[in-house]
Amino acid sequence: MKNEEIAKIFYDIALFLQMKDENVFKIRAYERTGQTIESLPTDIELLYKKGGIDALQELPGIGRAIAEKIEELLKTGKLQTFERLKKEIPVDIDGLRRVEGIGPRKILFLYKKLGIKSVAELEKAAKQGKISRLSGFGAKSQENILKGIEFLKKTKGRYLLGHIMPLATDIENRLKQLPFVRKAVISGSFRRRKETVGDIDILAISDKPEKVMDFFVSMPEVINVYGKGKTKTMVLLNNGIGADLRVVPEKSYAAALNYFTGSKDHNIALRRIAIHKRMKLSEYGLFKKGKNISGIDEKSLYGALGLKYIEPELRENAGEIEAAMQDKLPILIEYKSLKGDLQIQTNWTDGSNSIEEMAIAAKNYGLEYIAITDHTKTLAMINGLNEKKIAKQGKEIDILNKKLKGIKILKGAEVNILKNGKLDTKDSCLKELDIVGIAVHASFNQTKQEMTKRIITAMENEHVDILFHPTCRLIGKRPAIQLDIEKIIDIAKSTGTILEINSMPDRLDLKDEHIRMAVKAGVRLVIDTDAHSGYHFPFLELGIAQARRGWAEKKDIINAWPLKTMMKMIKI
DNA sequence: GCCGTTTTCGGCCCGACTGTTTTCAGTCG
Repeated sequence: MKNEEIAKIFYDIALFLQMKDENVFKIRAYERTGQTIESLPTDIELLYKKGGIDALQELPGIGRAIAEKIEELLKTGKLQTFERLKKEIPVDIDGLRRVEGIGPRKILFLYKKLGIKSVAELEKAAKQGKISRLSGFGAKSQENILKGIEFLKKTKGRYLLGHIMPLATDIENRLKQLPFVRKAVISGSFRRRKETVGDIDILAISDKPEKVMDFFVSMPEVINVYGKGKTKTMVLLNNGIGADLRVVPEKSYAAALNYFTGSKDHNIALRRIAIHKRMKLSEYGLFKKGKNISGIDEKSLYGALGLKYIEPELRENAGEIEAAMQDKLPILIEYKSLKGDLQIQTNWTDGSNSIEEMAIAAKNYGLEYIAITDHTKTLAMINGLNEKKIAKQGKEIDILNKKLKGIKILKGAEVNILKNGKLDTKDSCLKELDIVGIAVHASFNQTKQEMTKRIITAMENEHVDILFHPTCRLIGKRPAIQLDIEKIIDIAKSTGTILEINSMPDRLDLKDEHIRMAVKAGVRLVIDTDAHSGYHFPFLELGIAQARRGWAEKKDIINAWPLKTMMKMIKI
């Protein structure tokens, strides 16, 4: 069994225990186990094989009882305790929990009172007005449930880029390594690095298309083959996403790649230019008087159309073609070019790793500096830090900075913005920090006017450097807060506040159009991971993709610069 | 359920906010 499968089981047990109103510390013990296993650098199965149950008990937060449960899972593939709980409360926890405002206690209550087991049943009951009649619920709760379900439906069928990227890239690499495949590249919205993708479109060049297709359908992840031909094969992968493979001859490569990368609007605009120049553009090539003049790659294809090469992330027909005509395309911030990360949580609050472990992971990833920005005191549930603890953490950071070479740790915090715009941490404490980030964590439903005023009030604090995940959206889970983003950008400009591009796969916040607005206004940005584990640093690439889709250049991104330069770019 | 120079039991953690209560339960991350 994989670490993440085992971790998921412990997280699920924690949820069941929450339903049953178990002792909160017992619940936390199970949650902590999930977190520990999830962020383990080695295979837990291997650990167990080497050191047995004793090795499991060596792990932090894992004692006799839980170690025995892990052993049972590794030996039998099942856990009796878990199976019993599932049988006792047979509900779709994952689905129901995704409805905003629905947690474990309500799931159990709804199951007991109305027998609700799934989101579909919940929706039906809400529509029939059954929810509002329950004690503890009311008209507003019922309305919020329906709103939450509506929101879920809208995002159904799309997958987070960050979640499918590892598998998609792996398949791409497997195809590339085949001796009879000359080129293989994922196209579609994946190549444009959209936040979510509907399916994986792969383009390959080969003289032996049948062999490529045979390989493709026999991959272990394939659970269904929708269709298989010489040029196109469509399959369903075991994680629920569809994958299409197209094999084209080399001479069509440039045009095919361009066509399958999209976007549709971008392609239509390109075809119009071709027609204007008495050419014809299709997925087979760019033809002038019947002759394919597309060349060997997309650069030559764009060139033949009289355009500078347009990066995939810009291909939305949102001004990029005009810019390419006038040679005014941005020089986009490059992948792997970040020097630091200014939002990181540690095990002082809800992160999995210590400050030192995070610093070493960051260094190994190639960063030169990081800011530790644990949550502040009003997020009590996750042990948010008060002024005293922040000062104490600062001392630990001083010691680590002396000890560690090649990575500089900055002192920071993710300060909670209260409902009225006040910060929950004293100025005298913030003054001592290198990086003060602020963020909204509650009262997401304020009106646009209230919310904008709230955030502006917070931004106007002289110690504040960065507004973290400005719109607070969780893709597919929670809509963005109501915010006058233009006004926020204005205030960012006048106060020198940096706006964040959060790289977490389900956040990606700011989003592309807001980034573009900020860039245009001359407001600086920072690409952070919001890492809660040392494994999260690769998510920075998603943040860079987001920045690129927002037309951001190196000059716009403060952490693309070395520490000294970066510090000059923030408020003093 | 875990942990231990406070060491085998008692602490771990203790706030804001909503929507529903008429004094509080549940969610948030």
